[in-house]
Amino acid sequence: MAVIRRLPKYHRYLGDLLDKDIQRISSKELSDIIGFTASQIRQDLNNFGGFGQQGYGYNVEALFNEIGKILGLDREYNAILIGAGNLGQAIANYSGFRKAGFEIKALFDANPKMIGLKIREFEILDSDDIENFIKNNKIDIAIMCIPKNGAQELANRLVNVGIKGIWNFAPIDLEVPQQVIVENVNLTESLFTLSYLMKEEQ
Amino acid sequence: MAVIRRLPKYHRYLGDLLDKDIQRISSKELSDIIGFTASQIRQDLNNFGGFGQQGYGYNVEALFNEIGKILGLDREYNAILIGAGNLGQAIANYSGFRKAGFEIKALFDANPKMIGLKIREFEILDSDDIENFIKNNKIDIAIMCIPKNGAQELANRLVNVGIKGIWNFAPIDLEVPQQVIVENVNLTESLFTLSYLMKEEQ
DNA sequence: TAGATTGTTAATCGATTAACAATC
DNA sequence: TAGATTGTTAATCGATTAACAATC
Repeated sequence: MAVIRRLPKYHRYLGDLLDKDIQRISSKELSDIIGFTASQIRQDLNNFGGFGQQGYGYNVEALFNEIGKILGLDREYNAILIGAGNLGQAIANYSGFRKAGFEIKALFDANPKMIGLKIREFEILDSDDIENFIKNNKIDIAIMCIPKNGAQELANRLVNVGIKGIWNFAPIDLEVPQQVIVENVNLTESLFTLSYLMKEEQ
Repeated sequence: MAVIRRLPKYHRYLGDLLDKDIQRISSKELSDIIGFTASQIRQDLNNFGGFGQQGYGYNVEALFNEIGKILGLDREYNAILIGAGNLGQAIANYSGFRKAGFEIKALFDANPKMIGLKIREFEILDSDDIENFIKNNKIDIAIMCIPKNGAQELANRLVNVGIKGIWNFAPIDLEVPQQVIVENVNLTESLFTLSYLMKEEQ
């Protein structure tokens, strides 16, 4: 799991190198820019395959693509976003996710004042229609940008119609069957960690 | 560091227990709701002090307060937020941070179209004025909600006027002197991890 | 007092780093 | 071929779990 959390970072740095037209890189060079030890980089990559070549290093483009595949970025994902507040809109508006293959197909909100409003190309739909939409549109991922209250109930509904993954921004640990993947983004926990580390500095 | 990342979660669960007027809890009971082993909970807490009592367990309120202190939540922090787009506005509008002692004192943006607009109680200020504002308002934390481009330059400016902590939402690893604390929130890395784990399930 | 539960030590497990033979 | 650098094994380090004496 520690390795997995590093994979997106490898992917990002390799993408940067690709943008700079750099074609090969050694674990030592990558270590200098990414900050992990060269040994760890070689170990990490070798968990998934022998992508390098002795005496040469790694081909940047090939490695970028391999890591993309490992991360599951070689396919497209259909997503819906529930909770069209500021945070939800920020995520819906961010073009980077679509470029990476994650397409938000609809926005939902429970607030009658929000329903019908247009955000980018999307009209905000009624949360009551989530189940039907998921069934009819092959939705893989639900992005939950709602408050803590009601989050577990919503998760239950999503699970019931066969959602495979939940990207959860609500500050609660959702209980779902083990085959459903939940990835949490907890901003409060992140901020509190910052606060702890700032204290340590004194 | 592994322990530190768990502290905010202890804090959150203890807050929930407090809301339910639960006064005492054993490591075993906490284990059942939080999902860490009872042994790990006792180890974690003992890193910071003997907060429990044999035969009784832990006093929920006392432990909540102790962990709050450890996290540095027993004081107030002044923050500014740079980049008043959707994400920036979402963070500025979230009342939970203020309740925890993190007060956003001003919003900044580099886009002339944004400058002068009102978000909640705040008028969006010109990014050029960041340095003066930090100096005159005892700002501890800068929240960076800007794109990758320009993020390092902004960080340099913040460091130059003595910022102590940066909560960074830009998808880049900032280089700062070691006494400056950076906490990153990288949404793309989180999403890619979800995608990886969904693939694993197949 | 007896029962419960911590604090803490020891054992285990997993992750990181070091080292180097293999090989391009 | 010689030099460079990987893949991989072994050593180290740190984190988690188990066990139990201390004690409320």
